[in-house]
Amino acid sequence: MLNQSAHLDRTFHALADPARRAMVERLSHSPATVSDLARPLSMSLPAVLQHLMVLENAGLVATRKQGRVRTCEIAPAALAPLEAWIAARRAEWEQRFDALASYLDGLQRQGDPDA
Amino acid sequence: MLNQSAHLDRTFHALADPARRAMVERLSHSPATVSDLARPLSMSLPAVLQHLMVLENAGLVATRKQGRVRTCEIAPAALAPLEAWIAARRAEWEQRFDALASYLDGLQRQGDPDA
DNA sequence: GTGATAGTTAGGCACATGCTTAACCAATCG
DNA sequence: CGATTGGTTAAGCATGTGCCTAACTATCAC
Repeated sequence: MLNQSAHLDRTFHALADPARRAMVERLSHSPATVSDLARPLSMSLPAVLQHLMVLENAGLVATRKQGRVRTCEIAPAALAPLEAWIAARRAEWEQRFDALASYLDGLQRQGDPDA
Repeated sequence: MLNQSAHLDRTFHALADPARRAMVERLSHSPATVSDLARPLSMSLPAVLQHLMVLENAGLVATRKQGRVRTCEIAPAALAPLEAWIAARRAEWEQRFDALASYLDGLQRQGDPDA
């Protein structure tokens, strides 16, 4: 749990690129090799490798090499902190919204005690 | 819904920075002025302005100026597409997991028809 | 062995990002 | 009015990002 912020940095950043999201989408469907990932991407293999490293570094993708083929698989757990962060924000602003609602409700009761 | 990808780019990128996340966290609690946002951030005001523009551009924050004070407020709806994207990925890999499970289940039934 | 295949490393270029300081504008205060 | 406060703009710099090509390594097929 320590240095959570750096992990959020890496994960949000990893997903802030359409090519990397496409790779994650592809891997959500099934594991794939590096060339599989590269084929639909209209960019050189080294570029794909770099994106892959970003994803791996963020913990979003796990890879292992057997023979001369590297197989990539998604690592779903890495998305949990993102969801947790977003959920925490929603909790905060909903709490604020509730507070406003009950404040307005209180005003209304004051102005109209018989309601 | 068109060019959804560019919006995901901007939103993920906006959140991939601790200062910007801190601003969003602050604003999830209550609206604030630019100086309010800057105070805890140990960086110059122009730097804060730039971060604020990134957040505004991603639709995460809305601001309006009255007199010489700019007030910033969070715009919760901008997070929905992120959650939708993450949920879609989970749906995909869970489906894959279910398929694997039923495949293994089928194998087991084949090997042990009386079970 | 030869050659093809899958991936990797190195170097470099163009542009984006994150920050700074200095100068500036505009609303308010006294 | 002049001074202060809150914010904005401009310019510049250091570093990071995303891509490329060229060269290389390691496996596999024959």
